Amino acid sequence: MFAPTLREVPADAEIISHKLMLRSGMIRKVASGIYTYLPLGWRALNKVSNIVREEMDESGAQELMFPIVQPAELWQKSGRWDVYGDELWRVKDRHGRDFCLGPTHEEVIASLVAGEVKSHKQLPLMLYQIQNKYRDERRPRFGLMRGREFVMKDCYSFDRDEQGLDVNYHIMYDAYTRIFNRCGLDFRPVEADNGAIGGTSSHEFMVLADSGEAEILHCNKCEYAANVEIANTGSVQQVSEESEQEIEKILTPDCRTIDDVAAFLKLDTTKTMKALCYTADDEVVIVFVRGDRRLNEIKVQNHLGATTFYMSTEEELQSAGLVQGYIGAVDQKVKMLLDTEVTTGKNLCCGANDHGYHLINVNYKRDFDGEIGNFRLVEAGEKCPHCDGTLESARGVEVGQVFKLGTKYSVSMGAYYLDEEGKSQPMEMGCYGIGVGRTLAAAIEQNNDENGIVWPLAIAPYQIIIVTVSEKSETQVAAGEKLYGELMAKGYEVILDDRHERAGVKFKDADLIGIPLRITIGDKSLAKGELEYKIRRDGEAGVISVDNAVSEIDALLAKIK
RNA sequence: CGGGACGUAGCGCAGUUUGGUAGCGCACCUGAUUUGGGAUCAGGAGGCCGCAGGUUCAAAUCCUGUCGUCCCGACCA
Repeated sequence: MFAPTLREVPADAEIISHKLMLRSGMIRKVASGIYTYLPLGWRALNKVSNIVREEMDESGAQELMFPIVQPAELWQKSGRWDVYGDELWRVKDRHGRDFCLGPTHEEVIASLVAGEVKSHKQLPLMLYQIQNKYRDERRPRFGLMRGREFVMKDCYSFDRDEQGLDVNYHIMYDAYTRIFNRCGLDFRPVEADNGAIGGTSSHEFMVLADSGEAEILHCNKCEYAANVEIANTGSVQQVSEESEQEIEKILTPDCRTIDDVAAFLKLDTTKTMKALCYTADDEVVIVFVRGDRRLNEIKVQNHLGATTFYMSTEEELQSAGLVQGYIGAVDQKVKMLLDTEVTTGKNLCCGANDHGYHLINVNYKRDFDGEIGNFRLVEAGEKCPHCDGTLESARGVEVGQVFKLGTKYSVSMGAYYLDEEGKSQPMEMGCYGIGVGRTLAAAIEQNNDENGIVWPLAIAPYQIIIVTVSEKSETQVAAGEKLYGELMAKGYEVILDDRHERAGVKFKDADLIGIPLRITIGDKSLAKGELEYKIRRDGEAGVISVDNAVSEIDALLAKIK
């Protein structure tokens, strides 16, 4: 067996799942964000894949396999060749023709279905694959959590109408719930942004873990949970009853930040407005949020419907006539977006559009106007948008996401069908992804102790490990091989640790690689006709009889489940 | 991409300040003694000190460049 375990942790691993996968000999790094799965890792990965496969098949989806290498034409047709950015891993063939390594497969599948499906009688249709994806991440991180090459299950649904899409969306939502339950994960579906993939509705499945890259807000009373990127609040902003004061221009030297300004003017930061400038599809816009709040870029981008979106450069600010650090809302010629809170507050402070000066007692409508919206990040402690509960914050690993795509790709790729009246209609698409390797890593994040991995039985690379205390004992060796054969014949996945190592080494490795049930064969108990067992998760230990070993192991495994 | 750090044996590290021809622990090989939670002793093998230039009698060490890796941020369907 090729399972090179490590006593020490490689220096470049930061989070527990990455450390344990390296130490247990599951993975090795080949390049940043690119990993080899060794036999133990590959087995565990396939356990997850097979659970996913079973639930997809059960849901009526059919498995197929798309190529990794995709021609640029497909991506040009959908428009994403130019939009996707540097993350799209572009390659050229020997003739100089453009291709990419698939980061996702909407184009390929929509193109396939466009060519093959012509009638409403062929719908609905759900197709999926489990395959490598490529995204040239700026910063790969945390082992399998964010790689540049990773295994993903992606499923796509095609329906005649929104009602059909809705049905399949819920079928997939339920399948995902079963999948992550079967993998033994503590997870939560949350409302999510649709991002650049487009579409109308989306949920992410988040495995709760401190190492998670995503922040979610969830209600302490009801089921509401959302990615902070799109989270809303029920906290109502009453228009302040304060009477409007006369506007004043004040010299504020060396006040570069909101805190500087607030301190200098002896104002609360809630009485200030901050201006953040973005370039959206080549137009500079200013977004104002209350000084103490954080801007939510995704909400702004979605509001604008912008394809390209980034914080404006200094040159762009200058050519738009904006004075960095002193941008104000009064007499502003550049397009302004106003977060609700800057329209409900009274007598606020903002920049004076003049270097070194701020305005105080600025008021919405009287002094400035603009497009109003919800542009800030909601924070923990605010009210739930659905009930009177309070939002709490948690971190999560996004292991899956379900999207309603609508007709975006069917239209661009030409996936139309003829309805009963012979009328051409674009198909309603949904797409449903699961990061298989990430799910595995997330499972380790949630299932480990100081000795190593503690696999949930369903995704353990092996269910049982048999350890002989001494390979010099012929009776132990014989008993071990006999039990191994019997368990294998029953269909169990078993390791027989017959290395000529001391018992301590074998026990440590068994714990490290996290096998749920350990059977120890030693002379003392063997003489009494007994084998010892130990359950990895809770450490429960005891003996079973040699004669009834297999049936007693059956019972133990049933209990571990 | 901005900021920070690091590349010396399979892994973890020291050595770089002050240039003198590479070391420790674990792992690996041989032997002996051991053998129920990562044994002990003895003997060994293993290094283009990331790479390329430069300075110097002499470079792991100084200089320049370059590649790679990690962390924070930004970014991310």
